[in-house]
Amino acid sequence: MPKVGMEPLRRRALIDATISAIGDRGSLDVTMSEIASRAGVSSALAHHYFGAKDELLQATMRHLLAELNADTRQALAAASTPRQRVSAVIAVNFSDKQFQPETIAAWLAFYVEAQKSTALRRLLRIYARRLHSNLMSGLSDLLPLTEADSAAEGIAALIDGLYIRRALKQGEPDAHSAITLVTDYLEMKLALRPAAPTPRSR
Amino acid sequence: MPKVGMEPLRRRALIDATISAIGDRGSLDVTMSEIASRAGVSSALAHHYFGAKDELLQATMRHLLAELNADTRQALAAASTPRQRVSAVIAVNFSDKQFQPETIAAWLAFYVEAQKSTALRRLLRIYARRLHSNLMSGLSDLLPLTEADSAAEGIAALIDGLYIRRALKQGEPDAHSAITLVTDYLEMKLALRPAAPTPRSR
DNA sequence: TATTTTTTATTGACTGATCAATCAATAAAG
DNA sequence: CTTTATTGATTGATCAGTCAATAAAAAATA
Repeated sequence: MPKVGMEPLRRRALIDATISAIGDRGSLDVTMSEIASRAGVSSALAHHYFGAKDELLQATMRHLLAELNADTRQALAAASTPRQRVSAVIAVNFSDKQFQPETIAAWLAFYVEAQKSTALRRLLRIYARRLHSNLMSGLSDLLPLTEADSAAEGIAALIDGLYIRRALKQGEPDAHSAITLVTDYLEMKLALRPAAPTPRSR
Repeated sequence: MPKVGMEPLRRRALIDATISAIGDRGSLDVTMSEIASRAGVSSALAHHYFGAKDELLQATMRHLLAELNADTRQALAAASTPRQRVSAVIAVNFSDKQFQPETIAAWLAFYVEAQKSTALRRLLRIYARRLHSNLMSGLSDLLPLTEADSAAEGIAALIDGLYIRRALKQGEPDAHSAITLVTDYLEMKLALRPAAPTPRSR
């Protein structure tokens, strides 16, 4: 039973502190000292574990991405029909855990930073691809490929748009109306073509 | 015939330089010197005319907002049916003038900065309100109020979402497919209820 | 018109603050 | 006695904002 060292604990604490700092400030303009002090350590220690600020930021985003991914997988596992799969993916993005001012602010800030940083841009592209493919995992059984693809595109745009719009408002996020709006879009897409997808696969 | 002073010329040049600098860097992390040198003047002069960096940033955003507004009014004036009004509003947001990497990056950056700055947040709220009301100017003649409202909400979210997603891609913006996606949404909304709006007004 | 005076335009040099990053020193495990 | 954990102090760079000085235009005065 090896006692773990401090490293993983500190890394995690620093990442959490980064999210909360970004959430408060609303931007990536947070100092290493601010982050470190939230994590209860010195800024020198933050540098010790992450080397440079960039890397801490990247690690934080990777963490966000990983959590979203884990939540999504879990939700997908619980869905039994294609239609449920689509709803599950949508629901995860507006779940209490994800659709929080802090997290939303962090995502938004990363979007902007991605313009400068190739590493962050790469990560965001991964997110976009994953979201698309997760949506397709249900949609491709409900619509012909081309239409499934455009539906996925629309849903993804709606999600991102609702995130950014949310960032402007104050008070608690209204996940319910967001889900309604996206689901409404989905249902219209499905209603227009109640027919089966391309030639029966399987 | 009074010769104009330098002030309006310089202000305009500095605002243009700000947009282009933000577009290049992809964020509001641009120095006054960078902006000033793009405008061909010293940073001291930029401070002379704008006082502080904040004010230059606000002025720049006000400029962007004003241009979008002017374009929208013009487009609305040329539309003769409610349906055309809605399309016009959508089209403006993806016009060559608006849907440009530089401008898109600037909007995105302002969204983030708005988390910190009350003044910028106020301006973005104005933008959101205007967009909604411009959309409603056509929609309210095509759908019952509640549905018109939710359609406007959806269209606005789609536009913002497509902007943010666009920022991730490289190369020329694909305005055409963006317009198609939004129009498709609009048409579905209209198709579902081809009936007239609430009691005939007028 | 020629001249002085005032206002406008413009800058280089400077200041003070902020911060990321480094490092040498110390303590505590293993 | 070697590796891991941790920090205070420091360095060097970057910037926003200021200021005093200069030049050029405009206005006022002679």
